Amino acid sequence: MDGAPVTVAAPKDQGSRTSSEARARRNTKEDVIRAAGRLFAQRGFHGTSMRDLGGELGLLGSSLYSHVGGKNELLVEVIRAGAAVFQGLADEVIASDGTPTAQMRALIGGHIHIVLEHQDEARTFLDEARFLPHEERAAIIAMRDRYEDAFRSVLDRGIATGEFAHAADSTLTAILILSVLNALVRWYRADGSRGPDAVAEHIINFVMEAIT
Amino acid sequence: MDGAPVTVAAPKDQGSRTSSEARARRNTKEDVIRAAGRLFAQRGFHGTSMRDLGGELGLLGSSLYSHVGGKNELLVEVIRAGAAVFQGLADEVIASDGTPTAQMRALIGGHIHIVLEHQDEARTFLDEARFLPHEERAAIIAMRDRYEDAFRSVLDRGIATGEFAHAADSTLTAILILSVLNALVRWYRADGSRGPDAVAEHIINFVMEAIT
DNA sequence: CGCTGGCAAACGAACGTTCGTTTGCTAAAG
DNA sequence: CTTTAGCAAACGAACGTTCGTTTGCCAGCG
Repeated sequence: MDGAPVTVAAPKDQGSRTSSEARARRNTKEDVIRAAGRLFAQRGFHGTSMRDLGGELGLLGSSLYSHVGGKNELLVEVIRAGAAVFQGLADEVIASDGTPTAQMRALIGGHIHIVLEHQDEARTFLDEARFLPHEERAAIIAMRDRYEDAFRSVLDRGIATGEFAHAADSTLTAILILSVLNALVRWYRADGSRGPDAVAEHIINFVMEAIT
Repeated sequence: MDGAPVTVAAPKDQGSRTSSEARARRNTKEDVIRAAGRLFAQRGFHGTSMRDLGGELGLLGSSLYSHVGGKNELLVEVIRAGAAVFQGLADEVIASDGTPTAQMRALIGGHIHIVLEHQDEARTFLDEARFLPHEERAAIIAMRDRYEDAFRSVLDRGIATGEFAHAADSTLTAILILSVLNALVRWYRADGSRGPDAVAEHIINFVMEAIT
């Protein structure tokens, strides 16, 4: 967890090519990590070679080692970035003081927004975390459990206030809710017939109907 | 798809070692495919080598070629077996003449049962199908769409009869339901605190509550 | 203004290993 | 005797990674 600077940040306006001239930009470490996220999400960690990744950036595979320590480090960085975004959402919502219903809507809507906005990191986080080196994997699993706890605690409070009725086992219910949300990364395509907002609304209705 | 004998069937009492003598059984093609399903589900297709797979059966990697044409063929066979089981369920339920509510319960319960009973094939089917050779992948995607259609048509009939209320976009709702069901393969562990029946009941309640 | 030194990015060749697969052979089973 | 299952060695290709070198950019200085 070492309070890393969250990596997300702003676009940083890197380069600012003043005039026309759209020449062959030099790549930054961020570029490499972003491309890695894209390929890991698409072909899987073991299905992506360093040469593949180099090709994606117009480089040789070996050139990547100017930016990054190795393939495993790339996986760690991509997944850490993804996990940080989700963690930020949970912290923010839990710190807020809405009703359980409002907080649950915020969690679900925020989660959907993240998944659609950071598809590659999210998918890598969800599908490839099992290939992390032992130590990092443990850290990521701990973060996931903590994130799940945010959903569970909101559910428990909503059951206490009577807002959520049929949620007997809140731990299991939290898992079911996250199942719906995380699957987005597998089927949602930006070019499909449904816009992000329509999808989000439908999902929120589905889940809220299930727990109230 | 080519009326394959569904592969599921009964244990078949293969071997029936008449007396004591529990010697080092020779392996059949079925054994190889089953072990491949286990490893593909655990470590992913690209994360599993033929030598890994041989080791799982007490063989050298090269010895597998006595049973099977190659690694890709193994993936195809495992996924085909998984797809066939799901297809069988859909056909059976659609052919039955229950109310939409009863059919939906049958679909959900059956799906859960399959996922828990054939975890390895199901997980390989869900996670590794994207690594199939082009032709086979198209066939599998077609089967998945057809399976999804079974859920959608039951939903539509239930909306028509008024049994299902809040399901406006049945295609999207079908995806959400399958999201919940398929995620099982990612989090359910047989040694966990919850038994299969308890989990199934909770999930059925969750989903039926969402759509009625 | 024109040098020049430093530095980061990328190259290209090579390393040792692992990959999927092929081949020829042997031993057991029917 | 024929078939089958498996071994053992080997294949070429691809893997992740290392290394010495080249390139392009810019700051500092005369």
